[in-house]
Amino acid sequence: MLSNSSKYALKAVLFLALHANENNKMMVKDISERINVPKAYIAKLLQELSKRRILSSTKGPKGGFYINEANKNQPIMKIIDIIDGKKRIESCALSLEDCNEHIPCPLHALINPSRSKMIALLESKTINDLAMDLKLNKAFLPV
Amino acid sequence: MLSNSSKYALKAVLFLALHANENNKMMVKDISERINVPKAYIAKLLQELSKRRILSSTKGPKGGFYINEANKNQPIMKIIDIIDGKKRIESCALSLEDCNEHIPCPLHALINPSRSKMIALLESKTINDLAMDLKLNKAFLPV
DNA sequence: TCTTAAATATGATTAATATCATGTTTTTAT
DNA sequence: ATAAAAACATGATATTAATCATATTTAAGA
Ligand code: FES
Ligand code: FES
Repeated sequence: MLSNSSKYALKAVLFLALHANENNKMMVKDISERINVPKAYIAKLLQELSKRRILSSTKGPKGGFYINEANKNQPIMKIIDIIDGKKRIESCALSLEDCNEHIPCPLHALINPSRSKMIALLESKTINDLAMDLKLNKAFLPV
Repeated sequence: MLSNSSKYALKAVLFLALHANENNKMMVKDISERINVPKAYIAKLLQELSKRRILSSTKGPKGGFYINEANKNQPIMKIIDIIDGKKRIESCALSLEDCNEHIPCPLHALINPSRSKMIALLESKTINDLAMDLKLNKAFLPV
């Protein structure tokens, strides 16, 4: 469903939501070690996410990545969209040009209701929502 | 969600369910043209599906692919499993080793109910079920 | 039995993702 | 001012998935 890049991005963002903030920035090296994603790989993703305002960063000594309140209130879907594009999730399961009730492919009736529900949740739940689940031990990040 | 190969396989199987049978076999060339998938590519997939008894085939002149009643009563999921492996659909969205309620990743609560529903449908609906939808113009195959 | 038409088996190539590497810019602290 | 520490920008390499090619086997029909 999600690319590796999206999974890594999500892990990094949620990790930062829990463990970093404006006065406690984290360097790529530490993030990489804690979420177990190759340094150079996650670095590239973090830069993209920073540019797109999913998270914040500052350069130079004492610099690093963090996530502020504004960042936290963004929907999970936005991260997926930036990295994979919404199409990856929303497009027709059999690659019909466009997916709708009017000219549905044979899988549409089977998957669309579930998929719509899933998309609605990814669009309504925010980074903060999921970070809370982690904090309350209702969910756990992959090592 | 599905690989290109799975999509092509599904298209081919459903196409055969509608347009071929034991006395009216279809050659790779015609299938390829009608479902708009490269000949050499769909040939390889058809061979695999034939070996795994999703469809039937005979060699030589007057030979070709077709699909009989036994073939038709198999669940859609079996095709996906043969081509992609169930893991592609069932595994954790964030790549946790195993996906369950006990140690869920942060996305589990958002996606698992929908995904379970979808999987149940893919496992209960048969090739014949979807072929019927096509026959009744309730669904349409991508060109 | 011989020729021909089909699937089958196997492998090669190409394209897309994932991963890695490195020089440039910015900021802090001396 | 200068040196060092960090992100940033850009591009290179490696791995996997998608696509293509071809020699072999089987069955029909002359
Ligand atoms: S038309 Fe194929 S999934 Fe909607
Ligand atoms: S644990 Fe991640 S989707 Fe179930």
